[in-house]
Amino acid sequence: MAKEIRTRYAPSPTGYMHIGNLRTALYEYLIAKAENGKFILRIEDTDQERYVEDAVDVIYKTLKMAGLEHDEGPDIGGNYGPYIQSERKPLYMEYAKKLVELGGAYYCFCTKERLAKLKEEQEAAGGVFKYDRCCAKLSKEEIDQKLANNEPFVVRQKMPDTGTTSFDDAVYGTITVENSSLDDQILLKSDGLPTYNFANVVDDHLMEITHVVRGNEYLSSAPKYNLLYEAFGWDIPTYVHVPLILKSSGQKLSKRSGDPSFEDLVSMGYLIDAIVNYVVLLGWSPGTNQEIFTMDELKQAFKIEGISKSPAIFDINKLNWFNAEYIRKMSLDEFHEIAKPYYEGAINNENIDLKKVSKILQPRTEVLTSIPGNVDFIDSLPEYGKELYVHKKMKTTEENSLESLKAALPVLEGISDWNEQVIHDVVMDLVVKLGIKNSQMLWPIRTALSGKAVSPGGAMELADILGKDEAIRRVKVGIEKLSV
RNA sequence: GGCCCAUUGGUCAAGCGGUUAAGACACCGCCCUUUCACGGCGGCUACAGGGGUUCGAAUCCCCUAUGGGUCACCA
Repeated sequence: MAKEIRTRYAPSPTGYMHIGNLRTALYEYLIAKAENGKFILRIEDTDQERYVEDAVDVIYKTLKMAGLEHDEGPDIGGNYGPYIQSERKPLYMEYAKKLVELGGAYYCFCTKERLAKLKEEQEAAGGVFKYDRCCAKLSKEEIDQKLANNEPFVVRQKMPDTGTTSFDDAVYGTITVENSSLDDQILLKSDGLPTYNFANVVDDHLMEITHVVRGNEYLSSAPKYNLLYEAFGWDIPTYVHVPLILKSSGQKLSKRSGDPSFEDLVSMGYLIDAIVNYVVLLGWSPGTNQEIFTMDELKQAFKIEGISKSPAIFDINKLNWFNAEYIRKMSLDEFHEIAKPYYEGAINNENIDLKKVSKILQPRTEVLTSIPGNVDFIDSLPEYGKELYVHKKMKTTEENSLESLKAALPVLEGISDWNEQVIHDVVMDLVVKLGIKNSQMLWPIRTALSGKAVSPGGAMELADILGKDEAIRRVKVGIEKLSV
């Protein structure tokens, strides 16, 4: 039997979830779930300076919102805990020491000042910083002496001087680098906490992670990981590097430059399912023409081979389309539920049947936040000019619009059972009687009722929603305007 | 700058040596229609450039260009 697939989402607690993070988590989740494997949450909080209070809760919340429920994690436990790196501190020290014994690393007592000076010198000479291995030359006695004196130290990875290192990536293939280009990077910081590079390797191994999914920005540091795994004699997981998500200018998406996070998109009126569906397709293709996927369908369809190598640009237009698709797929009741909050403050008239409003809005709504602006005319008739009545294609002029409204007024007033069907029948009868085009009657009424050039729904629908008294009042307003 | 990666229409993308180079979004037009939407039909644009390899290259190799990533006691 094949080994159980275990993937992990390992965010650092910065307080929000980027779109890229969301996608990484999604891919990790899908890779695991496609094979009935486990999806693990691990918090990478080794950078104490960056730590943001409550950020961990945000992670739990967003993961849950997105439907990516983890099987193991700080909040729910598991057999491979603790799942918060700061709580694993002793472990890293232990493995760092072990690595030193194995010859894959060494203690370094260089001060930050010395390093800064070294860096300055090297850069002045036109090069890039590379540790000069000063401490690699220390004798066993010197090291023991310094350790005994409690001198602060870091542990650095010992890179081979010559040759090359290769690693295999599930999407990028085999990648080879010159060992001489590798720096003796720090694995354990002087505060005793590991760097990302070290913590990852140790934790992924200890937690028996089988597939490491991460952004393409780590591609060039992957060889260092392999060297670490090899030094420990551990099995190397499958690497899955995913292409970056960029904004339309071609830059990396970032919170700092105002690009929306997952939660921002939700508050901007996008549905979670639509966001997830859109994001999964940024950098991955099922190989078929299917675009709308449920999470279950994704679990079936997702294949690592479908992941693209080139970066994808986040296109809000396409997200809008997905959102509209998801809205249209809903039942009227479902749509009404999510639309309700957007009516608050926008429609204060309690006589309005909001369900009817939802009905005309559902096929026309792309983003929920556009709702208030589309229903603003319901509470109060906007100020408008009579030129709105003139519409070439509808064959309406100010004159015939006035006639239509005048003719419609008594007919509408005569309706006792005010509902869409009756209004429709009565008005259409009138149209036939007058021998004019439908549009010559309906356009003026719609205009009078909405006071806008564009409205959701037409004359009958609006008349029904507004109610008899208000509809008639607005028709009268129209007549007055056109009579001037 | 060194190293690594990428490059099919405005965007997402299929394509794995022989295709009229899919599909979707956006855009444009037409139809439906009481506006706008929805829906239907159609159009528009693409293999970065140059060399090879091959009977044949979007597909394989090399070079160039462009874009991106990475070079921290950040992740």
